[in-house]
Amino acid sequence: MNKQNSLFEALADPTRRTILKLLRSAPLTPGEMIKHFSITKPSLSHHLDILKKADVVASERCGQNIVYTLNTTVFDELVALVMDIAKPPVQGGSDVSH
Amino acid sequence: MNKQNSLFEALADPTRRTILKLLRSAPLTPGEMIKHFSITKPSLSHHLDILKKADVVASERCGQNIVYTLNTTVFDELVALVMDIAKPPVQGGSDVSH
DNA sequence: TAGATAATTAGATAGTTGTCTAAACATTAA
DNA sequence: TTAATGTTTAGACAACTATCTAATTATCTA
Repeated sequence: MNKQNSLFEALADPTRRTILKLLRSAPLTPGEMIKHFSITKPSLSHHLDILKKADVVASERCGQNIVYTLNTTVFDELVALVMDIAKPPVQGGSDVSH
Repeated sequence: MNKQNSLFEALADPTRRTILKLLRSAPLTPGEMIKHFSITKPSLSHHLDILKKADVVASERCGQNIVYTLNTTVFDELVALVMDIAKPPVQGGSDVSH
């Protein structure tokens, strides 16, 4: 799947957006995150996997725990993508991507 | 569905993002849009319905045609939403929305 | 009023997604 | 090495999504 698509799809789920909001403050382990949700750990793991594949978060094992961190450059990317959709097309240029 | 969700979900599909890019230039009818896709008219109609329900586009009948226009304020909204996810939380404040 | 054109709605279907339970894997500590 | 803890993987399933064909609605024009 192309990058643009995986990013928008990663953002399309409210659980995943909440994960990002949690990670704004500090890196967290799934065990810490799960307290904020009423889903099972495997479900959380699944969402983290999607965020990871979209390059929105990164993970690193730290002993028994796995620490997830927010890839903050993703927001620059997102703003760029939004602007790309929003920007008026160049006169005479055919810049609609299919 | 909440507004935030419907907006992100509207953007999560590449066909719908292309529709928005087409509408940047000028209002269009489904009959004009369909030339840019290899899907059927009912499928396009379905995507337009989703964009409409997310308040991303508006439509108005014009004789035999229905003209779709881009609701440009949606981009301000989107940037605001992205910033909302991106912004560092207020110190001491619990602003994670579930 | 017919017939033609533009678009949507209805209904069906294959593929995808989010969720679960159960099992497996990785690390730490007794 | 065995037990406990933290996390992921595997497999199943209900709900949702994008798509299609066929039928319907709305408008225009001869």
